Amino acid sequence: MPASSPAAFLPASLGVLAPPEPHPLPETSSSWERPRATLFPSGPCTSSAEPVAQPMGQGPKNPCVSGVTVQLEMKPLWEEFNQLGTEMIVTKAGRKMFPTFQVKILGMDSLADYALLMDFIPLDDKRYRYAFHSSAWLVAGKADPATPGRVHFHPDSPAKGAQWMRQIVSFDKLKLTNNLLDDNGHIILNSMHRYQPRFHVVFVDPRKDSARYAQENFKSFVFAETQFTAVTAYQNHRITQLKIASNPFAKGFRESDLDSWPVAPRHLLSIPARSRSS
Amino acid sequence: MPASSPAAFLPASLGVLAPPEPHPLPETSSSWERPRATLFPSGPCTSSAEPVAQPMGQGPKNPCVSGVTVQLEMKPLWEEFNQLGTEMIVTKAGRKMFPTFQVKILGMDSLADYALLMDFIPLDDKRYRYAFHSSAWLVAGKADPATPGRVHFHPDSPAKGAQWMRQIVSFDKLKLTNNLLDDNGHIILNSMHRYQPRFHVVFVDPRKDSARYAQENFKSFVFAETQFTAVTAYQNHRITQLKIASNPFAKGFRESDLDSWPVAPRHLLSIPARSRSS
DNA sequence: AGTTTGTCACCTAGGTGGCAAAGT
DNA sequence: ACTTTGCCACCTAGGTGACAAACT
Repeated sequence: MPASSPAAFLPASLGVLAPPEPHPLPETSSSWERPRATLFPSGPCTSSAEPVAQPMGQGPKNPCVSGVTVQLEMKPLWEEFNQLGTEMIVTKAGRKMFPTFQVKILGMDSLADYALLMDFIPLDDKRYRYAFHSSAWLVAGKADPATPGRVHFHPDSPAKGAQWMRQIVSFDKLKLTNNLLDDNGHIILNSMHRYQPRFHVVFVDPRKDSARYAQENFKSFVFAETQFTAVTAYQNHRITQLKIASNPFAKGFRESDLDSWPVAPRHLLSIPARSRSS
Repeated sequence: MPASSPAAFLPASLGVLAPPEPHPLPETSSSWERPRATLFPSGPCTSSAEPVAQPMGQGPKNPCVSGVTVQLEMKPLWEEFNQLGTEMIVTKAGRKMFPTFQVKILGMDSLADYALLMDFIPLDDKRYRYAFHSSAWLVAGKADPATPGRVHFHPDSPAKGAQWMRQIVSFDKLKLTNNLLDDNGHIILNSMHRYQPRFHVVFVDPRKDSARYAQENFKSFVFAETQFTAVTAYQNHRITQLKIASNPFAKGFRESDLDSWPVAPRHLLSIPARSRSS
């Protein structure tokens, strides 16, 4: 199943997932849009306890989800970023997150079906800008109109609990975009705004009237250390350096430790022109 | 779900898939081994009719599978290879097939669950060798002991009929190996032997005693134009040339049409030595 | 002035057949 | 004599931040 495709196997189980919105969502109608119902309890995002994440305060749960616990992978790396103020690039085509959101899951019913998904909620209703001279984020006004509230289903959804618990679950297909008209099912965010990723475990209820139990059949998890500011270009140079140091795909930008070679900027060392075909 | 992992969702539904074996399988016990039961009708592989594949002669079927039909994609390419005598490389690490086995599926129940899988049966009990002077395959004796009869589940299995029918189903994760001790769930074949790929559609029966209906819940398809000889190195030079001409990953071996440049063998034109790190 | 976009060099990751060497 | 193996150059495919130009 492709990521973020309409979840035919989840009959309206997710209407309950709509987050507290600082202001109303714009009206759109893509198939990735999140339903508007706001039955979910509002309030600030709970920080996770150690070493296992704490679910958000929620009502009575189906035994298939009530015992589920989740551990964030690469937690030390996330904390290192969070300490500097994590930034995530958003592009028109969609950009992967780094670090990738990955979790280890415990306590599922091995034989039951679950869908796993993520969404992103605004951490506040502010717009920010970065003051380079003071190396600090400043409030730059009220938030821009909220983006369409999409969700990203893990592409392996639905699958048995045994399958999800077998190994680390990685949301490495998830991409972030600032394109409000995005057609690829990517998560749409406002640049220069702060967000909190959320992780949801949904029990796929085999009962005919499963929609009635939607509220009881899912459990949500929030890791405060994964919050970030969406940007179109990195603002904090220390974030850039940590990305380069820790992301294998950015290895090309690493200096060979103390060696000051190459001396000239890389673009002056290589062939400058390239024929523009088609 | 990873390719070829044990199909927990298919309670013994596949014991019926064991093919007619020219001689007994060696006793092994990998989790990818195919059960030995040979309830399946024996006989030569049926050639497919046009334009939709013909299933193998089988007994009464569950309505969920009885109406399923399958079209082979890239049929002209398969036929071009088959005319020359298709060869598929097998390696210790596992090699993808080219062309890739891809099908378009019709007639599933949109709301029912299906698993799709492939296996490979010996076309005869012979071993072959290639006579370069006459450019022909010759019988070189009786077949080597049969390899463990593994199956390859399409990694998206199980999924709804609607999902499978939405677009072309591609078995591009399937790999062939000649390593009898393979640990990666790849399909094990004997080099210099001829094989016939088979494609199976299995309805995932929700009934508790689904094992009793296994025989009725699947439908198998054979495309004669996809048969091939397993090899560790290409024998027929025309097969090599057709692979190079049609596989994008072999583009590096294409000559620029009539241009005779480069004049020297490529390994003489490039830097000969390479530092062997670690 | 601040933010966004498009292009680029430079990586990771992995699929090709060629080829020399090893194996049988 | 025939077959297999391991390594290699050369691709495809796509994920990085840098940077100049464009946008607002």
